[in-house]
Parts: sequence; C-alpha cells; structure tokens
Amino acid sequence: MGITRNKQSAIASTPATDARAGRGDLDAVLGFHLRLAHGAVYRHFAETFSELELTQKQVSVLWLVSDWPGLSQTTLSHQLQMDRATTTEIVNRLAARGLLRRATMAGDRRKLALHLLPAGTRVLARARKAVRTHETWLKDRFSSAEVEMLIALLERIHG
Amino acid sequence: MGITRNKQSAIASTPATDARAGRGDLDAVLGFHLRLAHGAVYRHFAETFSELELTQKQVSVLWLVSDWPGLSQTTLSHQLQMDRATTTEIVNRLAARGLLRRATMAGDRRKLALHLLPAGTRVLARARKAVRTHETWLKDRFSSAEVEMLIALLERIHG
DNA sequence: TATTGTTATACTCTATAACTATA
DNA sequence: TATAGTTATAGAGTATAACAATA
Repeated sequence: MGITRNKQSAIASTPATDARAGRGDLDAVLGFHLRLAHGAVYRHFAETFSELELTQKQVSVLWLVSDWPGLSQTTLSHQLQMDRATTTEIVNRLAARGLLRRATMAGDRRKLALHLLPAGTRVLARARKAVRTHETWLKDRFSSAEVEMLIALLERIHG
Repeated sequence: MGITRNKQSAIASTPATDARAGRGDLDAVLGFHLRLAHGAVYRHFAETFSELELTQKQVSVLWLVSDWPGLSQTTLSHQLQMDRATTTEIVNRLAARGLLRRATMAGDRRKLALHLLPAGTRVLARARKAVRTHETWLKDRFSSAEVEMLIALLERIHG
C-alpha cells in the first residue's frame, strides 16, 4: 500500500486492442481473478485512505481492538490470519503513532492485551467513514443479493 | 510470497473460542473478505509452488508471454494491472533466471518484445500442472456454477 | 511533446528462524 | 515442553519520481 499518495493510479487503462484480445486460458483460473480483484480494491483503498495514512490491515487491527478491547496479539493474529511476527510489526507501527497500547495480561503474563488510545479512537472514527465510502464504491456494482452471495463465497475460501 | 518454503503455514488454526466470537461489523465489509480470501489463496499457492520457486505474478507473466509471444512490457502491464516499474522488476527477475528474454521491436524501437526461452517453456509446463493442483484445491469447495458465478462477480471488480 | 522502459528509492506485507519470558 | 511475543533477516509487491531513448 505504501502510505498512499493522493494521485491517480499509475496503472493506465487497458487499450481496446488489449481488452479484445483477452487473456486466454488464464481467464478460467479463479485465483487469477481473485488476485486482480484484490489488487483493484487495494488500490482504491489506498487512494481513499491517503489522508489518513492507513492500510487495510492497519484499519482492520484498529477496528478489532476497538470491538474487543484487551484482546491478545495471538487472538488478533488468528482473526486476521497472519503470523506472530507480522502482527508484532503492524502493532509496532500503530503503537509508534500513539494509536494503541500494549499491556501485559494479569492472568497470563506472556500475553499482551491491546487497547486503543484516544488518538486511535479518533482515527478509527474517521477510518470507518472512509471505509463506508470505499465500500460504496466497491458494492455499487452489485445488488445486495450479489454482495451477500459474494461474501458467502469468499468466506468459503478463507474459512 | 517470498520464495516459498515447503512448510506448514505459520498461521495457527483459529481456536473455537475465537471463531465463535466472530468479527462483528467487519464481517459486513466486502473488501475485508476479499483480502482474507486472497491471503488464503496466496499462501496455498506459495506452498504448491515452493519447489518451482515461482510467485503468482511470475506464473502469470510466463503464461501470458507464452500465449502472446512478442508482447510488449506495456501490454503486459495492462493485462496484469501493474505499473511499468513493477513490470520491469518482475521481468528482470525472470530474465535473470533465463526464463525469458527481451528484444527491441522492429517497428517501434521504444518497445521491448518478450519471448520465453526454452527454460521458460519447460518451467511453465510444470507450472501449469501446479496451477491445476492449486485450482482444484480452491475450486473443490464450489459447484461449477458457483465457480462461474464467483469469477463473473470478481470480473466486475477488476474490470 | 508523448510514450516506453529503467533506475533509485521507499514502504508494506509476509514469512522463517532464533531468541526471551512465561506457563 | 509449550505458548506468547520480539528481533533479525529477507524477499515480493507496489508505487513515485527522475531519467534516457525513441516516436
């Protein structure tokens, strides 16, 4: 995502000649479409969040910590399907910006409980609005039934 | 992807307690599911391609160059929706491994035509088999109608 | 002037391995 | 022994900006 400049995407639109050619076999590969769709959403997210300077993953972390204050990094790892090292790094970044804090848990002093700091709560409120904008852009091409269908299908991939 | 070790994913399976809790609001965010699904597919792809040491993107490039020998880097950029700099880097990596070569086009000497080298053709043949394995893992959870539906929906995202 | 491609730079994500500390 | 988290390291992807060559 690369803390996200407020610019037009550098990816030029596909000329008609290219589009007509198609991509042959590759168009039958589900994983290929998933990757392209993810990339398109990733780029739009980056544009939408250029002012807030937050990535998809960072927003997800703030969001979850807000909804379950005190959750451990390990639980967070599971929810967002990333390993411990990645989680540490992302939490580091948010903590360095004063958006959340770590506190050792009373019951099990190996674990770190995560809580939003006031700045994190404020940023998250703005992020939720930006997510709505972004999601509107994304969902506007579908009926609500199609959105439900798509989410259900994607859930069967990520479990 | 990180040239991909032949190991179990470091992402532990979610304990039942976490799963039961769910993710609240976040579960209504389409982009969130897209990101998780992409991540899951990305990881399985990495496992499947650990021996071949190829990423999704690298396979896509070999695949397209094979299907349209002589295509330019710019056309490749459009097909895979990435900018010129990223394209240069990925082509560099494949060229360094002797899988493809660049040649200036006769008609327009600004452009570079891409062609597979024999090693590239051999690697791609093995990659196509691995893609079949990977796609079977991915598609086995869906009916063929659902696969078609999912591809159609994803296409409306990436255009 | 516009397009094609390269290079330098930089940041995020991802992951492994080795480590500390706690249980 | 097993779990929680950190640190060091590394590679891939993404993107911007400045640049050279060609059109």
